[in-house]
Amino acid sequence: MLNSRFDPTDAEPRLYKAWEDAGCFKPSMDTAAEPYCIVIPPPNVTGVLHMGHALNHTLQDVLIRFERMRGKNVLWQPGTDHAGIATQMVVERQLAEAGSNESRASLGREEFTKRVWAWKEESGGAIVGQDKRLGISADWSRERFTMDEGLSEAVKKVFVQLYNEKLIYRDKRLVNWDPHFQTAISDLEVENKEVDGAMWHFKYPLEGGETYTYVEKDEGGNVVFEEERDWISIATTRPETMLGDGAVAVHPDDERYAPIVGKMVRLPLADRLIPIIADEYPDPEFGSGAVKITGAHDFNDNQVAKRHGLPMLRLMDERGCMSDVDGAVPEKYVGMDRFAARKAVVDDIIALGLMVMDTDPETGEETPRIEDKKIMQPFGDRSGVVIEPMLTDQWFVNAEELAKPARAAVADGLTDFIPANWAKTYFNWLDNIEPWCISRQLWWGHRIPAWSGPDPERIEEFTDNPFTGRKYFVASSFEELAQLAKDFYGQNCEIEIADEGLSSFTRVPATGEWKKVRLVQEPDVLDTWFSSALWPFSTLGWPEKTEELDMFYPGAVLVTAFDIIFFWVARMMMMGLKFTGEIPFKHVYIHALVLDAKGQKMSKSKGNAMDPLDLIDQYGADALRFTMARMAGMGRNIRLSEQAVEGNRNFGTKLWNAARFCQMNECANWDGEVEPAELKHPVNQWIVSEVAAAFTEATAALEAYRFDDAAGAAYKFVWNTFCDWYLELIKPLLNSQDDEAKAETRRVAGWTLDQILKLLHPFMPFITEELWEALSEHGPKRDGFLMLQDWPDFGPGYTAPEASEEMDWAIGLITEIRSTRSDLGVPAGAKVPMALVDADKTLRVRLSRHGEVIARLARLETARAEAETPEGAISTVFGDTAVALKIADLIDVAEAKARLDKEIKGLEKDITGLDKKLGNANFIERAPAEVVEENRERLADSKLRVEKLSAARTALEQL
RNA sequence: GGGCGGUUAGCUCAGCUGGUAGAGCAUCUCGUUUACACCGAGAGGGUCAGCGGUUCGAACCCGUUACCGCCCACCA
Repeated sequence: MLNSRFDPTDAEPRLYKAWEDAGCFKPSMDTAAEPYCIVIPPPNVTGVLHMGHALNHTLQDVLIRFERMRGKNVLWQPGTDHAGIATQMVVERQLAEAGSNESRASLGREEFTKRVWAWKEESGGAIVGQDKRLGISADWSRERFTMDEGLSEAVKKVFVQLYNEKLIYRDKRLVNWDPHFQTAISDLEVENKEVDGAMWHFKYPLEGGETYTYVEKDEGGNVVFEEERDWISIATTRPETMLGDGAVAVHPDDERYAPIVGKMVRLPLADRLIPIIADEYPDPEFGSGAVKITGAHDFNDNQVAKRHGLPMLRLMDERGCMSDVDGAVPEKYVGMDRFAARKAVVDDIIALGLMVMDTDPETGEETPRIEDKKIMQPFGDRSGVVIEPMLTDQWFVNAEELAKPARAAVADGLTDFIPANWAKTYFNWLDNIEPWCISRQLWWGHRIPAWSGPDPERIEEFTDNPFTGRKYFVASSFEELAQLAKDFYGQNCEIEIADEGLSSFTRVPATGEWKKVRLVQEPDVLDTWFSSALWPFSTLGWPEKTEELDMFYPGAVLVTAFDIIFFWVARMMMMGLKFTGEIPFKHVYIHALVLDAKGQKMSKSKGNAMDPLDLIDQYGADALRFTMARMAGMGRNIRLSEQAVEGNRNFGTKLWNAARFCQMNECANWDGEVEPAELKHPVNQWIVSEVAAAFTEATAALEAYRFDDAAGAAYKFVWNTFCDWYLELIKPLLNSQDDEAKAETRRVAGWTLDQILKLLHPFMPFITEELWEALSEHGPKRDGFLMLQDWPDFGPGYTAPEASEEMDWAIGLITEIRSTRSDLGVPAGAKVPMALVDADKTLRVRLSRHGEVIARLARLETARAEAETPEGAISTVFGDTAVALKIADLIDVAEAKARLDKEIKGLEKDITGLDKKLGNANFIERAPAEVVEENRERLADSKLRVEKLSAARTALEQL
């Protein structure tokens, strides 16, 4: 016999192990079955399971378990992502905390990378174990890691091909530089935040002491200010960048500066001459209308600098400290941190008297013009430091080219976003796509398969500077690389391949013959998203032509949150189409974000993060999963509260006890089919048709990714229909002396419970599996795990309209009597006589059939049909029948009257409204006939009810 | 600035094709009747953000205003 409650802490690990040991998570590989594949968005190997994962993984598991039960050949491909920066950061932090004087720098690349691998083997992928606690049924035997051997091969192969097609190239461009991690990061990893800042106004003196008349006019063209100036005012929020200015730009229509466009100014501190240029970029209304142009440290300025061919002078090193790499930074600032340099530059400008000064109109006191201002500043989303736009050499993917088919695939409906709105976001990004910077100056990741040697065309540059004049060889293996190099330098040239250091060469000057060349591999690694972009096919064995690739690609659906549409979805589309010629998945289901109960994003720093593992400990995985599914409506975010999880745990307990009731009553599972037509008892016919309806609804909802509707339908069926009504309605049958009735009911109840377990299984795998097994004890031997049973497909034969009508009537009558009793204050324990008055033959038959259960559930002494309202009875109305209850001596008659009056009043209001509606010729004429008819019936009903209620009211008067 | 979404019961939200406004939680009343108090029965609670329009009929469609979110791009 079952205990009174389900114990998840005992059952969950036991069941999970049993499933895994039995290989339940593996695809059937049945070639006759339709393949169904989902690749998991690989969590970071450093990750711990948070609520976002819990939702994401639950929804995928619901789909996976559902489709597996539907007989498809199901693969859920799991794995983790190497997460370049995040992982490197974890290991660096550990080194720092260990206090052993070891650091990334002291260890060197090779040793450091070894340590990261060691960390990965030991503590990485903790999330996998946590996922198992959630009950997810991914095929762990196929678990992959973005840096494992096969995936690394795929990465190299893709890189080489794109390079050879010139879709990957090297370029010197402005990138977002993270001075903390000392690497380039992508636009998407930058978060713009508003912070307190200031705007300084500097005077740049005109060269040669030239002057001009600076005139400001109001809208009417009247002069409001006029001054002779030998300087131009510029405003900046980042004074330190002035050292790299290449020009001052003004708008071509700005009359104030028209006289000096084309003249030169002498850049203070740097002591260089720079021109005043006209460009559309400056906004005359903002600041002074004149903008300093720092091509190497600002994205907008960079555009201007490119248009005008201005020099772009880099001012900082990789740490964000001032540096004279391009010879622009005066010695006194070299080595200063950029923020220290900012202060120094401002101080020096003030000292030079080159601040624009404001004069206090009253005291005449002069102060430098420094405005406090909210400014938008870019921050690295991992490091949290201010990002520096920096001009560096990087590797780029021509994303624009790859985006075209990716865009078309969605536009043409090969891949659908669900909800469809997200396609707009996707298009919008692809339509404005920038070159994708894929190189990262990190050590943890896929090292770029490019080696450089001397370029004969630029051999001077090469020997002068190890960072320029290089010829790149891109290859996916050493053999291939050596061959490429020999093809280039000559077959007799000795090729040496080095991991780091400097490349070098030996060449016979007279003949130009290369004797020996040392090629050095690029130090950079690839953006983590480069390997993630290949995930849908690399995990299936690509570039090998594997059976799995053939079978499971393209995947059925990608399930993810909207925040990685750009990072990941778009890039998988690009790479999938490019390398397989097919879309990577047919649907992209975008689910909500999980927020706290107040609707705020959960975060550790806010302290409002809920830990899914805590919730699982306390309420069980099923409760958490069911909560997630029930709340996963489209479009909206999910506000998760512990209370909600508790409520769903209670639902599990309810189910458990319903099963216990079945067990007590020997309602064995029944391994046969059931159809309503074969059954004798309306209540059994009815529940079978209700089961079919619940499955039909849940199936349709799951097919449409409406998890909330599917879970809601199951919840409602189980709690309201099965527990609240069916189990109560069959109690008399189970206790009856009629063996045939008892047997049928036991079987139908057992069968229904089995169907419930299947229906709930995708959402609540543990409790359902546990019950499935427990119930086997008394019934026929179960054939394997519940999770591998067939999801039933009920055809139209499962409806039982007559039985449904009959049961609806009985349920309605019970409800009506209960409501009346409660309203009138009849003591709950009192058993009262009830009579249906004027009942027609159908109702009398129904009453005789269900009288016992009606009496039981409505606490009646007797339930009869009578010709007239018995003496001393108080009537209510159900349908068009008066229901007489002998309760006059138990209640306050005045209250009973009031109740009737209220109901009559309500009905009369309805009648007035309906009369008016039906009296409207337009309505009769234009509304569909069935709507008109419906309204007529409603009117007739209401009138009849008023009549009956009024009669009851009159009878009351006479008491 | 561009885009997307939201505003419905005290709270969180459903409401699909326009046809009598719903659920869960919370609240109140009653109740231990042999599955379940993590329970059961019953009840109260709404100007569907405002305004205008289309329509026989609008929570739903259109326009507009207000407020609240989020995303993208941003003024040096």
